[in-house]
Amino acid sequence: MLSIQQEKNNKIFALVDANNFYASCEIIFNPKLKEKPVIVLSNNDGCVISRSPEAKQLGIKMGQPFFEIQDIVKKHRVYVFSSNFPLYADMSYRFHESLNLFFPEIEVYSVDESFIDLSSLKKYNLTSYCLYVRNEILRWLKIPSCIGIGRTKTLAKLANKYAKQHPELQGVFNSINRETILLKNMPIEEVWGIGSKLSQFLYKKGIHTPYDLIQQNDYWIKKHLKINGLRMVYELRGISCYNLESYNPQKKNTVVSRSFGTSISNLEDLEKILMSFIEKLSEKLIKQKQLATYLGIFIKSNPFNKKEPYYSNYKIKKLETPTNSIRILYQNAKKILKNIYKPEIKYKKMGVIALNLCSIDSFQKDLFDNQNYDKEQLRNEAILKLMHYYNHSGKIKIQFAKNIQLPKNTWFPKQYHLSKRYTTDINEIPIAKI
DNA sequence: TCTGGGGTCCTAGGACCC
DNA sequence: TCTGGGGTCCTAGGACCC
Repeated sequence: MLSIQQEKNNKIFALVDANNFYASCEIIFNPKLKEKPVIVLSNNDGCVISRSPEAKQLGIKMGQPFFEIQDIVKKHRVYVFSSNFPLYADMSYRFHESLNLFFPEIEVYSVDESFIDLSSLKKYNLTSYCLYVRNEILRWLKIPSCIGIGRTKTLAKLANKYAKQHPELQGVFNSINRETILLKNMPIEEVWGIGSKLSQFLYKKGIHTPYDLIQQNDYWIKKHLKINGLRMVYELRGISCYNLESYNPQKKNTVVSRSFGTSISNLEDLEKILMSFIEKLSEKLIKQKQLATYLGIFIKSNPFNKKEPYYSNYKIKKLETPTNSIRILYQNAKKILKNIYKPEIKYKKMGVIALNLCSIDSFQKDLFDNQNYDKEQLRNEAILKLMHYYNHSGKIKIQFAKNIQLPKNTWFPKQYHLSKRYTTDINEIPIAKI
């Protein structure tokens, strides 16, 4: 039997998605960039993660390595920015807060996307209301967006992409009563849940559009696309399997990882970097009020370097007791790293992962030796405060073992094109000239 | 020369126990 | 000594998302 929970009610969902969000954020604070090619780079200035429409027209691809487009950048005077996440996070907050004013219930799905349950607004003209909202957001925040409307979240998402591809719609596509147009005209890889591997597979089977896909029988779909694939197909057929999730779910895992500016082979150097990763990880867990039950480490060499053999390894370890203590996490992390480290490899990336997180509150209730736990907790917070104070004072560095210095700063990610923190740092607020 | 980071969910194989 | 089945936990890894 296929066990899928289906929603029988006639629901209506919308997906609001900002256009080229990061690039749009940069343009807001630099009006002279309007209608110019603008791109935002990933950490390490590695590849392109956001492009203004003008940059797209120059043929710059999403995810393209920056070094490959140097010529285009120079020739067409493309404005280049390193990613400025504090700025984007703040604009993201404003974006979602604005949506909250127009709709009864929203689910913040990502930094620049929200799902909306429109079921209670059925009696209104949803298309014109969404057009109005879209234009108000543009007027207030200067952030362009598109809205897709559909009977399920998957259809709303697809309708949103359709709106993006058809400028004549002015940013809103309502797929209700027009589902066939949507399903027959969008390529299969645009469906939420179909990535590169699945779309390759489906093309080979002669399935090119969502319309082709929903003709297949359920057993074939479950066999090849697994249970989530079947849910996706139900959603494309207009049977809702996913509801709005308006609560804020607890995280299950938390990662800190970075690529190195230059590769590193030496174990001691890796351990020093590991220490700084664990510091960040512990801070994140404390902020989330969570404890890790497992700790994982991964290291990899440069996968693009054809001259050297590629090496990548990942190991996880169960912790004796759930913790967010920087001291205990580091002790375990060092052991795991030794286990997967090979001296002859030039490492390019490392990461630490806290897995199977549980909340501090529920854990403490069950714990017998609460006192010991509290001591470790207090100790940890004191250590972190000290490290934070000194490490950000710029004078000296406090770390765990003796005589540690980070390896010559060589590994620090590159950020040559950073914009200012216009909205989150008082010293960098834009000044209006009168 | 230079190719991101942080998440989720699902599956499968091996170890281990009864 | 050989031959099992079934359940659970652990671990690794793949695919997807933004």
